[in-house]
Formats: sequence, C-alpha cells, structure tokens
Amino acid sequence: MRDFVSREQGVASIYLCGATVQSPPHIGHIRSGVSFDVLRRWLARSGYRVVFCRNVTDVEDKVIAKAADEGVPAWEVAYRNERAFSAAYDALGCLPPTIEPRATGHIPEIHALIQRLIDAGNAYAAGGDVYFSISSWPTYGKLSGQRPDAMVPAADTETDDRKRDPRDFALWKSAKPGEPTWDSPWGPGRPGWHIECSAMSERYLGPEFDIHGGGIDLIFPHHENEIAQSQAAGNGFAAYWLHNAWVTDAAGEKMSKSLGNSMLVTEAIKRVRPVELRYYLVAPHYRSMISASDEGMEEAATAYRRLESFVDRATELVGAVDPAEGVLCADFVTAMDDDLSVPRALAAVHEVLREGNKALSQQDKDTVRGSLIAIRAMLAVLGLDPHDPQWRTGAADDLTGVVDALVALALEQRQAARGRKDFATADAIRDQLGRAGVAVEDTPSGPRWSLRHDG
RNA sequence: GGUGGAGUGGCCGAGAGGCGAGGCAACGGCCUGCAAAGCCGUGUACACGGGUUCGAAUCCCGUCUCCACCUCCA
Repeated sequence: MRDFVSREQGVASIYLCGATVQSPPHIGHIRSGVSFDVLRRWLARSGYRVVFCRNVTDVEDKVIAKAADEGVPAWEVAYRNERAFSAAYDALGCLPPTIEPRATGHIPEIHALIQRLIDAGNAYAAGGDVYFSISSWPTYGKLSGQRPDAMVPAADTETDDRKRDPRDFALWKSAKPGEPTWDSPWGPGRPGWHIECSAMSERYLGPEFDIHGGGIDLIFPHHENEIAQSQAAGNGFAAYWLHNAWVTDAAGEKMSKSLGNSMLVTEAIKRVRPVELRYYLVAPHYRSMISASDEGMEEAATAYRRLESFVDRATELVGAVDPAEGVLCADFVTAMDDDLSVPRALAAVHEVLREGNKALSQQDKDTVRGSLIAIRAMLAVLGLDPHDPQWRTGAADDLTGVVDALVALALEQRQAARGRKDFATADAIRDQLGRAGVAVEDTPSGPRWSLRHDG
C-alpha cells in the first residue's frame, strides 16, 4: 500500500465516483463514501498529503427522468439529493473532500476533452451526438476483462442508427425536449455519463493521478469508458483502482431503488447511532459484500459500545488525551497496509481493549493511559474515535445540564439507600431510571450512568 | 453465452499449506448486596467428492449452490 502512491512525492491523489443525485443515499451508497474515507484517513496518517476529489453527477438520465416525473427542473432534484448525500456523509463522519465538483460546472472542460478525442480520431459526431469509437481503442475492456466481441450490444434503440458500432458510447447527447441543455460545437445537448469523470479528474488531479475508486458495479462500463476516454486523449489517468463491494438486503439481493429493498441512511440512523452504522459498514473488508440486517447493525452497535465504554471510563480515570500522539500497534499497521484489511485492524484494536480493560480494573493508570491513546488513535484512522467532536449531536445540549443534575440527585438517593442496605429502594430507583433510558452501573469508583442508545 | 466474486463454528466475519484472527450470542468461573460492566475459561468450523502432501479450510481435478457485471447502478 505504501509503495503504490508515487506520482508526486508525498502526495496521494484520489478520485472517487460519488453520488448520482437521483435519490437520497441508501446505506450502500454511503458505504462507498465511508470506505474511501478510511482510505484517505489511512494515507494521511501514513504521512501523505491527500488530495481527494469526489464528484457529483448532477446531469444524467435518471435525474432527468425523476424531475420529469415530479414536474420540476432537473437541477431541483439534483440539488435536493446532493444535500441529502452531504448530510449523510457528514452524519457518518466522512471528512469533506478536497474538492467536490459537479458535472454541470465543467461543461467547457468536457467540450475541450471531447474535441481532443475527435481530433485524435477516437470519437465522431453524428446527428448532434458525439460517440466514442471503441474499435479505435485497442485495450478497451482490459480493466473489466470484457472482450468487445463477446459483449452483448445495447438495446439502445433511440440512438442505434447514429452509432457506427452499437457498443460505442455517448460523449455528448443532443438536446431533447424538456432536458437541460448546453450549447456545444456539435449542437445543443448535454454530456454523456462517463466523460465528466475524465474531464474533472484531469481538471483537479492532472493527467495522471494515483487512485481511482468507486463501487464494483462501476467497473463496466463506467470505469472502462473513463479509461478509454482519458487515455485516448493522451492522459496517463489512474495508476490504481479500488472498488468497494455493495450492500445487499438480507436475502442477498443487491440494494436498489427499483427492487424497493434499499435502506436509506436516514432510516438506518434511527435504529443505531451514526457512529455505530459507520462501524457496521467499515468492519468487514471493503471488497466483501454486506448483507444488511437489523441484527447485524445491533451487533455492530454492541461491539462499538464496548470500545466506547472503555474510552469513557479510561478518560475518567486518566483525563483527556490527544489521539494524535498515539502509537499504532504493529498488527494494525500491517493489516491496514495490506489492502486496508480493517477486519484484522479491528482485531488488533480489540486486543488492546482487553489489556486496557484489565488495567482499568486494577486502576493501573499508566497502562490505561497507553491503551486509551492507542485505541483512540487507531479508531481515529477508521473514523471511529468515540471522543471525536464530530459525534457530538449538539441537539440535547440545552438539556444536558438539567439531566445531569436530575440523574445525580436520583443516584445520591440510591447511594444513600444502599448505604443503609435498603436494596429494595436502591433497585427501584435504578429500575425507574432504566425505564427513562438511563442505564446505571456500579463501579469501584461509584455509580456510572449513561443514556441508553437503543431508543 | 462471456467476465468476475462467493460458500468458514449458533450468528457475523478474517485468514489462504502446519500455529484455533476478532466480534456477537451461549455456558461455567472470578468480582459484586443484586444487576450491569469487566476479566478468566469453554466451541476444533471451513459447500460436496476425489487427489497431491509428512501435513489441506488453504494447492490440483471434478461437482453443487449463490451473487454480481456484460451500456441505469455505490
């Protein structure tokens, strides 16, 4: 992993195919964002300056179709869903991209790139459309292992007659009534789906960059087409490709809007907290499918709370620490350097957790402090540090002081009851707090309480 | 038809020729007024059939099942 970023000394440039803003994000969409957030955090922690470009595809067939259904302009649908994606990225603790370009903001770059392809003989204009000629690009299909002669031609009736080869794909689509259009040398129209990524990656990352990412289902045709466009235009393009697997429903079917089996991020974070959802999505390897289930999310939440509980208690014992000072365990580093093996990295974290908990019960402050820093540092790489300010909801701030005082009062009474061995009263107070959502635990240093997260 | 991926203990999920990843659940113990948490201990699993090997979940051959992609996809 460390060797593969080498285009420019000390810089790691990443392009991620982000949202096609046709609908709000489901947990499969956000998995991609979270997976690549872990990648960039790891590269940053490894000493690289990360330039992370994640695009927004805001003009595209589905967006246009959705807008037509609703009887509103395409940009209204696009911008509404873009905000939903941004909110989801933020909620799950994804660091903001260095740049988040929209396709519609890069029409001149797209025109220039198309013109270069025409001049080079790799593209042709036909009746207001412009197509890329795949037969002009000998390595077409290399990334996906597809052989053009074995491909099933598209049932693309509308434009078939204008294509020289049915497998050619559109760089520029001529204007149709009601669609967003821009003027171009080939007539009014809009960009094809693939060309924007080639244009924007060049604009922000240059003709060559380090890593290109996206979902595994983008390999063909999207990424294949990007490669053909960019390299035919003379760009080196991406040195490495990373593709995340998708999230399926409990039956193993791919989540999709059309099947009606997708779980929106907004729904998921009603069942578990956002940080717990992130743990759920990050814990398996990014190339493994996740079969989404409530049970799985609950289990992830439980595992995460164990980590969080240690961080809380350890901080109470030794005070605040700076995770940036933390030394990562060797196993963690080895795992992350090996194609981002988060599962093995988390195993390393749990080993430290056990040591930390042991030290905690012995009030061994030095060991607790060491474990605390190490655990927070490692969790920070995964975007899961429980004490990272990003997880503060802020919503309850006005009431926090009141709740603190009321719970403290109740616990005082309970301690008094326990002191006179009136366990019936003590337990009644604990039960009542429990029903109100306040979990009470007795520890050697007194009672500890927390709001239960399962609401 | 073409291409790629997968099948691991009650569940999730790593690993990829010898040493039982890790988590969740369960059970026993320690601790505890009780509970919770924590710690200690308990599980010999790798779809099936052959083969190679001193040794196979891991390699080879065959079989079965599942999933995805093949111009909407994260």
